[in-house]
Amino acid sequence: MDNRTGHRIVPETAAPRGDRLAERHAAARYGNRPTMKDVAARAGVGLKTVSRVVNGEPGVTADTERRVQEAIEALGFRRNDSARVLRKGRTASIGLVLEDLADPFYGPLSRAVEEVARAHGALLINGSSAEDPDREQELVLALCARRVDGLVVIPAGDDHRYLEPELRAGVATVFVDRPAGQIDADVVLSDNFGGARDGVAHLIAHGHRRIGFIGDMPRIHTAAERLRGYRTAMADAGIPVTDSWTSLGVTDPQRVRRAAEEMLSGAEPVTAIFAGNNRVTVTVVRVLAERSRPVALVGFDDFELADLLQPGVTVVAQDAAQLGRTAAERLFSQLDGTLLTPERTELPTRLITRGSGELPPAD
Amino acid sequence: MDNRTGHRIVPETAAPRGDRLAERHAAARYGNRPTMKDVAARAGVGLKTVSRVVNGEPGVTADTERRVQEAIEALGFRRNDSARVLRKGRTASIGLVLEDLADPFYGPLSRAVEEVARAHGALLINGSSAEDPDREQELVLALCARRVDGLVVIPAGDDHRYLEPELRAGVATVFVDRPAGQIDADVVLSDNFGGARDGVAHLIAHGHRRIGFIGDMPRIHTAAERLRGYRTAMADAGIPVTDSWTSLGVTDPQRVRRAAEEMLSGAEPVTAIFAGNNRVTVTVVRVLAERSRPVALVGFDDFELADLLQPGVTVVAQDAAQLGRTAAERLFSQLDGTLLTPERTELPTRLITRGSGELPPAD
DNA sequence: CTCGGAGCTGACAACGTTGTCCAGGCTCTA
DNA sequence: TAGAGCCTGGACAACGTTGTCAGCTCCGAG
Repeated sequence: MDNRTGHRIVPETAAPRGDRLAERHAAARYGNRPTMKDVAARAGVGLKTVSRVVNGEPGVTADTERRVQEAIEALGFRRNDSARVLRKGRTASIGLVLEDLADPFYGPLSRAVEEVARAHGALLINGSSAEDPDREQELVLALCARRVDGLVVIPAGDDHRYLEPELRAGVATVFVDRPAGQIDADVVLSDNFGGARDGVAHLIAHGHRRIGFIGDMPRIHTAAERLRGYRTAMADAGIPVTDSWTSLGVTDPQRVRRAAEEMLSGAEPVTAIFAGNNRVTVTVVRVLAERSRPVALVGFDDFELADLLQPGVTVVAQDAAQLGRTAAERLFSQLDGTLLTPERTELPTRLITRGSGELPPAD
Repeated sequence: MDNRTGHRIVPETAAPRGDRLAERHAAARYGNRPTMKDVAARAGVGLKTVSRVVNGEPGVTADTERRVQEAIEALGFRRNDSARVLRKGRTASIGLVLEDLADPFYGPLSRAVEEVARAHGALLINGSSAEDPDREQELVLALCARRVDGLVVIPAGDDHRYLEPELRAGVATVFVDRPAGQIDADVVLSDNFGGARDGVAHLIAHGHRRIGFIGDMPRIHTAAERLRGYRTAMADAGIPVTDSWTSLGVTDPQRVRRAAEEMLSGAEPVTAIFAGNNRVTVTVVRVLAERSRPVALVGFDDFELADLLQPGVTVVAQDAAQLGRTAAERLFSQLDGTLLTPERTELPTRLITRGSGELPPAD
């Protein structure tokens, strides 16, 4: 008996019973937020009138409005958006799932998405997948459970069929940086292939023939595309590629370092390195800084201070902010109903020469 | 008559009526998500049984559970968390308001907060204030309207009395990096004063007496504290400070550049500069790189590649991730009820010597 | 003086979920 | 075999808001 009604009478009686305590606490802390009903009572008006004032709807006398405002002020009322969402269907929030906020590449991207969201009156809910497909799915579904109006996803996995019910239900979705797997969805990418190809061609144009490539796992779309760009540039120049010149799936600094050192020594040492992403580039810069023989370097992704190093680091730059902005704008186009069929948008990259990519081969 | 049921039958009839159209649109897109009722109907069970299965509550036969799971699968049902929140009171989400996600200092901080939130099963909703107090307030209140369980705020403004109703209602709140204004709240800071004092003392120990300071507006707490550290170190060493050696409120690269150039020329040029934050430091590095006469430099905040520059940049480092982690943990302590009185936590800074701060004065 | 209309206001249902409580069927024991 | 007790399932209210609709008052025109 006591057990059955325990939950209800808890706020009054002070009988902490095991894990009910936390709950009791919550009730005590959250239960007492004023609602529109409270405001209405205090202002001596109807519930709906409060709603009208809060939402700036017309049809309220100046005097009534003032009374309501005063009650709101006095009680510290804030509209409960959960209830509002439940009623209206729209949440005015969008979800962003990215790989790692601590990566400097994603800061500006995230910021750009937020700016666009803000311009459309939406809040941003975000999370990091840490490059783990399961975690990505967990996050995305959690966001869907919140009924976000739309999703911007930098995918970690390569199978997104779990999103089918959401797409059918009309959740706007845009993938960024990497394409969606197994489903037809909007996607905004950089021209990874073209950028890498041009970067490698740049090295070839400066006389290099033995060029190394250090990149991420080819299961990551961007990494695969950049590798393809490297191979294409080499093939276009008629240069056969030796296996020992390419190192894939290498991410942590230790292994990048070893990979770089290996291709710089041996029988046929490379005279130039193409680095597949900013983290690799930075590590390679460190390795090269320790060596006396100059080695040319072009990196994919720009990074701060690249120009201040000696020599400045030549990079294939992609515009992270523009990626984010484009994706977010497509998202809101979907929500407006403007955009109906999924499209693939590819943004150009830009080669920025700063010195390291223009070093001649030191044979 | 038609009017009454109009909202309901909208998906079928195609009778757009003025601004109903948008609503109709929304209804068409969002209205048709399956609910527990739908699942129950399909599985041939009661509504509450579905709820039980979805929430893993006991008291459901294996067979019934299977039938429900199949229905969920078939319909692509996802629980609507808005309704859940409305019912339960807790949202399992926390808000993070920071200054600018594109600033590399905030990436790791944000990431750390997210990790802690995740460990507690909470989602993170975030937004940038862009250093604008009004925008900060707007964001914070929007988050409160979503009924976030707690708030981590990097304040832009210096008056947070608008949060009083929320605090009273039990919204857990922690301020990071800068203290709250006009209210008594938890706050996690770096030892800005001590760090700056030690950094300047380091320069003095290496023989400098004419030391410049370039920092942000003193209305920003961190900037004021760092300035105080600079002044204290100078005073402790018995060095009178000339006005022209300190430049405040300077943020954009152009003006930092001019400020640096001014203190480096003139009758009493400085032989060393203390830079008040990472953005200033980077700009000063650029200015110094153009000069032949070596000038010592210590910067507040570490940044990537500081060690690779020539010379390496000596910095007073604060641990952004640790700030975020500490703040988030305090937040959840508040939510657990473990933590009851607001406290001020100050994290130590660390001087990292890399060369630029050990240059002797070139008189 | 009455009637119609316009402008305000409030009662009520509904949004999708969860907590409470009750009913019915089962097992187990005396 | 009857009764007690347990297990499973469902009906119902409530969370706080908004859309709908009806009622009220007040004004001016007829």
